[in-house]
Amino acid sequence: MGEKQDRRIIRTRKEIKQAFISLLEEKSFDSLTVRDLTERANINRGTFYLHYLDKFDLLEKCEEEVFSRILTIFNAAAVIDVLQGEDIAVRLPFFVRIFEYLQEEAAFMKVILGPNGDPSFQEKIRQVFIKNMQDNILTGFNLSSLQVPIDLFTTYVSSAHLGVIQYWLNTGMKESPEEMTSIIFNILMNGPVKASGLITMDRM
Amino acid sequence: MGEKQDRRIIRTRKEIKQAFISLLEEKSFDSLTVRDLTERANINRGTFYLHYLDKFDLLEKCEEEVFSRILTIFNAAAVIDVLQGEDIAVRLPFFVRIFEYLQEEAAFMKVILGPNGDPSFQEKIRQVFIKNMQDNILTGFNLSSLQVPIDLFTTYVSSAHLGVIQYWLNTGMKESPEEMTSIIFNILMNGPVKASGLITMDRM
DNA sequence: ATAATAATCAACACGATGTATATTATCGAA
DNA sequence: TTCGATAATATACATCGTGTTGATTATTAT
Repeated sequence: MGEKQDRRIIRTRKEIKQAFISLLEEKSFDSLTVRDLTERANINRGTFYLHYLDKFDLLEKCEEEVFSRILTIFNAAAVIDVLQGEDIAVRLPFFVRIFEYLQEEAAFMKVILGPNGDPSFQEKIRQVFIKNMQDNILTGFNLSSLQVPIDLFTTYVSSAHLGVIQYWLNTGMKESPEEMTSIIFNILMNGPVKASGLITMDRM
Repeated sequence: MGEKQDRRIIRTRKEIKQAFISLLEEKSFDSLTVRDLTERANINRGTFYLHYLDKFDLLEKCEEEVFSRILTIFNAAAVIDVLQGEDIAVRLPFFVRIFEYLQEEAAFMKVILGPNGDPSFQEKIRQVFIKNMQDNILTGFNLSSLQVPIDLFTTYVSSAHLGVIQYWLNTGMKESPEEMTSIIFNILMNGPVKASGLITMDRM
């Protein structure tokens, strides 16, 4: 299941994934069958089982790919001093890169975060957002001044951000990754932050 | 499928619903079968089909019940002047009642909004929140001062609120409905509102 | 050109589905 | 309490999707 050198393997998996996305645009994951999948992909049903254990395995593999990419982006960001630079999009390069990646994988992200999507994946992504917030953003604030439980605050913000991402994907991604980053962090910095009683450490 | 006078019908449907919730706490909706359902409910498999077309129909009926109750609460609120009174929980009675109802239906709400839940239902609930915001809250503001697209603002807030509700359900509902209303609206009024450029019409 | 291997095809047992029929148990109302 | 109505049961059935197997064909990399 590891190597992908052979053209036939690459081609088959690509068509399976395309059929998968295409089907998820129409029906729920529960109600789609391996038969549906292979018919749309124009491959033999048996061929599917040469690549995946079942449809759940396919979903998992697709999600895993996205998940590890997002983790990589956030981890790369951790070594950067996020508070340097003037423009918010420059100061928060990982968020710009997240939006760029979402744009790249828009077809899959749209269905997996959509009404026929997977709520457990949604939750996993949210947890990554929360971790990133704690590691790369909240470090610049005095947490002792919080008037709201920290978990409730991170839940609020991460849910809001995920919702905005869904909105962005569903409205055709008209704003650029830089614009989205600015919008989100403008609301974050001037909004829930003050509301929750957070006080910036010093600068700005 | 309409009348429920007969005790046997009431009893059977109640046990099916209980088994449904109980199973959703363990496994995903996709992977549970009608057989699972009827075994746990201690009824004959055929009996299930006397009440529901299939497991999807069961899910739909359960969701419909919750949905109409929430709609009723918001609609009742529409006739009240939400800006009267001093305390935020008094000024926004419909949100308190929403939390009260969620508490009442906690078992089902927890699973249906959880990792094994239904994202399409989640989205429907969010749309109701948005509608309520537009009808009962944003009427008190000058929308022309918005610096962010109105849809993006309502998406942000409704997603955040739904996230907080999920958090509340999953942490054992320690805060009272009144406390939750205060927390949410404190963040809303002092947070995203200012951030988005909203200006209050006059008072406060 | 050739050896390796991916994809196809046909067939299989298995389990869940949805339906139908006859029978039993329980209900509400007189 | 009785009795007609009907909900629940037990059983059987055809259908469909699943996951696997073995033999065959087609495509690949070298």
